[in-house]
Amino acid sequence: MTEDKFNNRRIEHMIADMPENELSDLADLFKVFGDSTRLRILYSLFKGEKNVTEISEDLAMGQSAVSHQLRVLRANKLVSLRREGKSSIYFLADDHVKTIIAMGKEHIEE
Amino acid sequence: MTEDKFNNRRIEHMIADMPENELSDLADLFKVFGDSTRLRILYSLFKGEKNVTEISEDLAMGQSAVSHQLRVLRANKLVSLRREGKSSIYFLADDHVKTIIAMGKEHIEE
DNA sequence: TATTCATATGAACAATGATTCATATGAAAC
DNA sequence: GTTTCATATGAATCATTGTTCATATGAATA
Repeated sequence: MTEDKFNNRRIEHMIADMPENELSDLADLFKVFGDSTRLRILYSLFKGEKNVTEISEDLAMGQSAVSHQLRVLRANKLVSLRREGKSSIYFLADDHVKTIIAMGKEHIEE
Repeated sequence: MTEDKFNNRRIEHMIADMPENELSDLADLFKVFGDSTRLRILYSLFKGEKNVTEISEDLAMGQSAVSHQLRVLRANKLVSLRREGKSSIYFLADDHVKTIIAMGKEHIEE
């Protein structure tokens, strides 16, 4: 944790220096967060790692739907998994997930 | 800017205390960021306030498409506008926009 | 090896959403 | 008041995408 990693000045530059073509990748990333099911999966994993069946039960959704969305989350490196016997144990990939969610939450609560 | 407003511990609580039903609102917010055109509009406004025609020219897109998307951004309080004669001058509504974009940028660059 | 359990995946379907076209509103200029 | 300029908006269209259903893969167990 560097101190004031996200102060205003740094952020200004961060964005100003962004090449236009990155915006498309950025939109793709936000698209991943822009789905209720995926967000609920991330929230569920925030509370602790789980296998697919457990996530399905937690969200009260079909296994297939959850599996499809986990695929998307994996492709965007928001979750990782490890195999244990027949199960795939999923967990949050890094701290950016938490930060991004917290930031969005800040906005809607203002 | 309060010091370490977004340190790990605070973020953990922020998310853990979030009621499930907020996730849907949060998804809606991210959905707004999850579109290339809207992100390009935000980026354009980041460089300075503009009227609709200027944004259209900057993005090389039709006025109608831009206007439709500005409506979405407005509805989500990401941009505001003031009237000047025949023009509507749009500008970023607050600093959350910048922070959220910077955060996403961090992730895809890791 | 056959069966069961856990997960992944492909195809089909339905819903959502971005863009375009046409038009409406509304303010300035003539 | 009429024409022009700037913006907003409704309807239609086309593309994208989330979910379901059916099935495949693959590991454990009998």
